[in-house]
Amino acid sequence: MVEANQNGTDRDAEEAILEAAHEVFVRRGTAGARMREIADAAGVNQALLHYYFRSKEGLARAVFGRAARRLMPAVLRALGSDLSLDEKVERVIATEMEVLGQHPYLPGYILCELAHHPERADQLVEAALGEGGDAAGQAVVSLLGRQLEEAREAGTIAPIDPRQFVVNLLALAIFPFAARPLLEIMLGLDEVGYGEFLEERRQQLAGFFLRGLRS
Amino acid sequence: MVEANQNGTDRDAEEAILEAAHEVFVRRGTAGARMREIADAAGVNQALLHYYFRSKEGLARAVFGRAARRLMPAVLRALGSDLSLDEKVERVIATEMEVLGQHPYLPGYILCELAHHPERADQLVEAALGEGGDAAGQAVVSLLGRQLEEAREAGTIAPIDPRQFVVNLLALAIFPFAARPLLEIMLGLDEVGYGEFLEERRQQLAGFFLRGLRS
DNA sequence: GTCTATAAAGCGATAGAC
DNA sequence: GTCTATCGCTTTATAGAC
Repeated sequence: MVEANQNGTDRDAEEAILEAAHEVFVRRGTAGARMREIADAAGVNQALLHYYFRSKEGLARAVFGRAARRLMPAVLRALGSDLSLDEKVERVIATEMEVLGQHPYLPGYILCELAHHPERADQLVEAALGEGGDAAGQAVVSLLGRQLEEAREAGTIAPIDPRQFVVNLLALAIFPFAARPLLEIMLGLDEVGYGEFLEERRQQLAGFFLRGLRS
Repeated sequence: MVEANQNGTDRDAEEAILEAAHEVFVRRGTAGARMREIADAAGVNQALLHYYFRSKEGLARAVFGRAARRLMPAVLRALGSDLSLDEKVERVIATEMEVLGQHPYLPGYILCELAHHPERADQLVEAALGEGGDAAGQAVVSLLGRQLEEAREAGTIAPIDPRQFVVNLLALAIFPFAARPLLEIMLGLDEVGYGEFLEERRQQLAGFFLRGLRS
């Protein structure tokens, strides 16, 4: 069953609810979100939310899983690919910047949700394992460990723990999005200025990171 | 008026409420926290929370301001000090790691709170301005800009925007705490293992960052 | 599948005694 | 300052018509 929404596109109610719920959960936080507001945003009745997702918790799980599948696989695939180290760094940063440019509030949402609901951890793992079927976090770490060890033996980089490598890379790419409200204040930037800041960053970040690796 | 709490120490009720509220707000998120749970944790009646802070919003503001004053001034003072670049980097990282080691959940709390309540921004600025009376974010950025320009002219570092410098530094130091739940899963670490990971990081981070600056 | 109407519980907040 | 008791509203969730 479909309905026409305000964009003139047709989509079924379940998907409309998921989109609306995502928007409201991100803006208010899961605990602060109201089923009523979600129903209004989706253009359906409140009872329909329970028909499809049974409870607020069920809806929250569905939205979180959707967000995790949108963020995790792309990064893990880039990290686990068979590119050279330099290419991999550039690829991961480019991928992150592209995904996060389209969904800038995703990291903040996932971090907040995970902080207050540690039980969502399994959904993250699930999202990471799906898609290509390979590439969990630890597999990626051991692959990277071999790559970093080879490069170190070749004398092109300083020794580094692959886990530190991953966290450095994710930190530099994700933090500017997760901490955007804080950083806008500290740097005295408005929305436009911060956009320019991110664009400058996109061009310079790989260089900074690769220099950090050198011996 | 004082009361004996379970530690045998005396403290007045207002401070007991603040501590309990902080603990509950951090664990549940502000919207998810219940006044009842805070009162119980503080060992006082629910009505007393309203006597001292008038409303849940008032209590939330008080707790946020307290957290901001605990996190911001130390970092800004280190960033704005008159140390050399290398010393400054080491100092900021050491300061961050020390403060965050004692309050590991502070970054996550402040980021979540700020994401859902942009109006708290003023309190952050206030917290940053207080203490020594100097050193707001933008003042620090322009000071750093001069330092980085000098170093670049001396040929010791590559050119870099001071704002990128600050965000890189904060990202590398803060992200491992703010994203701890996510990273524990990705790296397959438990609480102890992550503690060791952070200790390793404390020793290596300044080196990585300083290499990234080099030309 | 989608709606209206309403139940049942929980919430922040206040009144008033001590 | 601190308590007990309770108000009034909001919230999630369900029942039942269509």
